[in-house]
Amino acid sequence: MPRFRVPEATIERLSIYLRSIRGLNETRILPSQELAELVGTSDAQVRRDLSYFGEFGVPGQGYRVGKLKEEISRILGVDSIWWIALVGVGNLGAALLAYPGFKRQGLRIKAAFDNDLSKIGKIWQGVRIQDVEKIPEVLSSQGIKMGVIATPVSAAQEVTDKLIEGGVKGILNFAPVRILIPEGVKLRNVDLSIELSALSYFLGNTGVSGEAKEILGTRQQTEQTKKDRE
Amino acid sequence: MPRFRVPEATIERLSIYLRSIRGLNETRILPSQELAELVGTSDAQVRRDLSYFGEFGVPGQGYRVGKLKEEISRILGVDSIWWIALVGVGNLGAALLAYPGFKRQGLRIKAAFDNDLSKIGKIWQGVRIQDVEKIPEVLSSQGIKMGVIATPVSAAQEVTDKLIEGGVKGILNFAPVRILIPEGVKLRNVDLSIELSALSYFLGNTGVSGEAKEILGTRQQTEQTKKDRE
DNA sequence: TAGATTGTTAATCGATTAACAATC
DNA sequence: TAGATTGTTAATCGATTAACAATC
Repeated sequence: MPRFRVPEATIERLSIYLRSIRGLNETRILPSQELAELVGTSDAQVRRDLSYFGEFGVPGQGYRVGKLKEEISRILGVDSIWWIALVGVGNLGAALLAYPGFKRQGLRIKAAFDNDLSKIGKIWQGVRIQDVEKIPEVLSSQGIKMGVIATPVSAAQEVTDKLIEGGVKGILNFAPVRILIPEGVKLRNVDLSIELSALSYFLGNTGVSGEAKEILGTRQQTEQTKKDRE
Repeated sequence: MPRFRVPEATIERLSIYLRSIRGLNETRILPSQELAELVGTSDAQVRRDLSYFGEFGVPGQGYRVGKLKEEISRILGVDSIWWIALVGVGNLGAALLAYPGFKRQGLRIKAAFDNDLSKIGKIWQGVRIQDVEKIPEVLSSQGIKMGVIATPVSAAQEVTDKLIEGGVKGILNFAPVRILIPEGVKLRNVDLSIELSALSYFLGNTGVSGEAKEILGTRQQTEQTKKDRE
């Protein structure tokens, strides 16, 4: 359990640390400096992030990879299996059903829902698509606590309410709309056009066509320069 | 052009402001307070965000919706059309090709690439899929400056290098791996399993199965309580 | 003018970075 | 022990919030 309030950015980095050391030998001892290089941050940041949760390192040596994997997995809760409900099996939803990255983190889409009669009853990726109306009962009976929303904007709030009725405590929302949730439920949003708009901003107004196109200056920032690779 | 250094979070919020006022009457005058409520932030935050780029409001009144749309679109660069190259037309790539949210922001996938011979030459969503080997030449000749990577991890860096060779200045990466880019190129990453891992953390270790499952405490935070809706 | 809300300055809050004593 | 790196404290940096003079 954390000693102090943990920044959300720390949680995201923990996930990246885990991803980065997955392939390494369990017995290897990795200094914060090396882990930092792998993920593109500083050694101080790595130590600070880990120290929220305990003392995992060996002073003078570094962090044992096996121990690190174990501890981070435990902290994030990905050492156990998470059952997930997916709502909306359109193009994006179907892609999420097939997404191979989830399994590795103990994430399993166990129930899928849609309101399209031509889809209901079909089985995709081993998961049977059910009527959205059944969300509350299916989730309650299966104890599913996490939901993913991949519906159109128009259905997102309604579907959210059903997920919460079914006992969901965490929601990942892909619909580009603000959804409201009661206290005690955690929401994360992924909005693809916000991502691309942000890129658009950093590129300056150099898009094609359109009218007056002032260059907004060169604010491009770089994650890491190619030089660092050498 | 911005007066000071603009936080990345401000850019993301601008995009949300724009999304929120899209349906409103152009002549309506919206106080920062009301816009803040729409998007779930504070009035001070709204004014601060906008003030980086000029004085768009009318003291004593608020912000004219039409003016706001115009200015934010211009700031973000979504008043012109952005041509985008998509690399990797698997499940996720195909979903992105079909994604309806892009068009609204002036984002057009104009070229798609894959290395799968059975896909090359086919047309999906009106876009012909071409060989990844052709990325540099196609992008140069068409002047495409933005790329989306939806390939497996194993291909992500190679494909990045080709995009950059073709003159791309902004990349949205869905592959769950760190990719390296030269200075002057802007990268954003969307990692779906990081999103779900973060949810997992906030839910505490209440996933099913697995061994020792300590509850990490109740750190759940809420975007907005349901009460606010009333 | 009186009332309201902007744009901005100053204060606060929170996260990152630097530095170093403690530790293997 | 000498050398190296952790864990943490203090300093810095940056973003958010509060407050209010300027403005319509």
